[in-house]
Amino acid sequence: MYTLLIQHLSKHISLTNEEIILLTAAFKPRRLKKKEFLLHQGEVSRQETFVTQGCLRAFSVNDKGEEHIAQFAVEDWWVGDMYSFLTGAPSRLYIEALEDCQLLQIDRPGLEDLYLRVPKMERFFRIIIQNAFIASQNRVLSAMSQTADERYLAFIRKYPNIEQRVPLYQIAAYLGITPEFLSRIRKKFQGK
Amino acid sequence: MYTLLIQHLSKHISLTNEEIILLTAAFKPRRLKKKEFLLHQGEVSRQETFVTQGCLRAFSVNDKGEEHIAQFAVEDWWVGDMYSFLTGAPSRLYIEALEDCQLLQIDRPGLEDLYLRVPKMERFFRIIIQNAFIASQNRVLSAMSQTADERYLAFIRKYPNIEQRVPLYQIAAYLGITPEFLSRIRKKFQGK
DNA sequence: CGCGACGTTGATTTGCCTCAACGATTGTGG
DNA sequence: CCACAATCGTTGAGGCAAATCAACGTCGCG
Repeated sequence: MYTLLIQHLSKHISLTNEEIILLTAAFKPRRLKKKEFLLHQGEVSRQETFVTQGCLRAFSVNDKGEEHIAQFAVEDWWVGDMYSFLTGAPSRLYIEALEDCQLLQIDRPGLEDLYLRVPKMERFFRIIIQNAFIASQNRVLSAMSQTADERYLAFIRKYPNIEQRVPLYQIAAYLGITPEFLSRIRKKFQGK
Repeated sequence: MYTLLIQHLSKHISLTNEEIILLTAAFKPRRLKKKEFLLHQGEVSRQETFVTQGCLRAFSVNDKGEEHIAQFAVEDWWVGDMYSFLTGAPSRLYIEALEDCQLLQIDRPGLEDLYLRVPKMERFFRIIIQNAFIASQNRVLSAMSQTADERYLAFIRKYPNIEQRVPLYQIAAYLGITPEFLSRIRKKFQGK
């Protein structure tokens, strides 16, 4: 249960056994069933969440009622509205389980306490925030300068196997195109 | 020269006179002439920059040779490749002056030193990073879910008066459309 | 079995691009 | 200070990428 998290952290920082014990105490396990919500738009996000099993989507609904998917999260990814978590502002995202999920969560006091006991975690979360920022910048560029075909191919490279787990119309909502059009693109590329 | 920076900081954190003195010592003034570059793609960004006068653009060039503008920066804004600055990775951006500029800059050692002497600056820069992240997320949504008309109207609300300072084709590169098409949009909305 | 959720396909429309030509400004060197 | 060249913005015609609307097929599931 915690081993995936420890492996994940170890990619960026090195941990002693003692620190691993502190870490496992700081993160609380949680289960979520398919179609349950981790967060609703307008709520304040009180936890950051690491996914150890399952798949979720973070999406917003604009004033025209259209859903746009900010992020898919599968095993070994983080999910949450970081801005809301850090500032206490109401979240602009919904986060919903697309499969039954196993999660590990830490809340704000838990994180502050962890920073005191394992200071290198500050470094880790700064890296996470930076990566989220970069990923977002890259998506701006890709949305502006690539065709739907190119974005689709980049998507299946970034999220391999996710096509088998997530319905097509959700992927379309991530790519910013209609399900019909994604269906045609997929047909064109089937068998690569 | 420094008063704009102090006013800017004071919006987020409160400063004593002593801290203001430390701050003005930490930031170094710099001038840049129109068409000069603050940063080239591939370089490591060694400074974060606050604009006290003038206007710049941060843009990237993709493999098709197209320019895309990540950000305009005018008085009272920050500009730089934060990712490169924080990680030491080569920058993916060019930053170029669109007018003669007056800037205030701080480098990495200067910032670390400032954090020690004025710890509340940590809080300030965390807020700046978060805001940059949020702005980027909003641009993803707007690029995916809005028409060019809507993005144009949102743009002139976000950057009032900038139309008088920046050529149309640069604004088109920011919005992700062709100059010709922006010209038609503008015609449609002239006189609001 | 029958219903709802999901994916596909066709016909049509529209938002935006491309290419090309032409004014209006700006600026620069002689 | 003028002449000429860049630079920039506008306009028109035509084309393509992607949306829309509508119909139908298929599967999983209560």
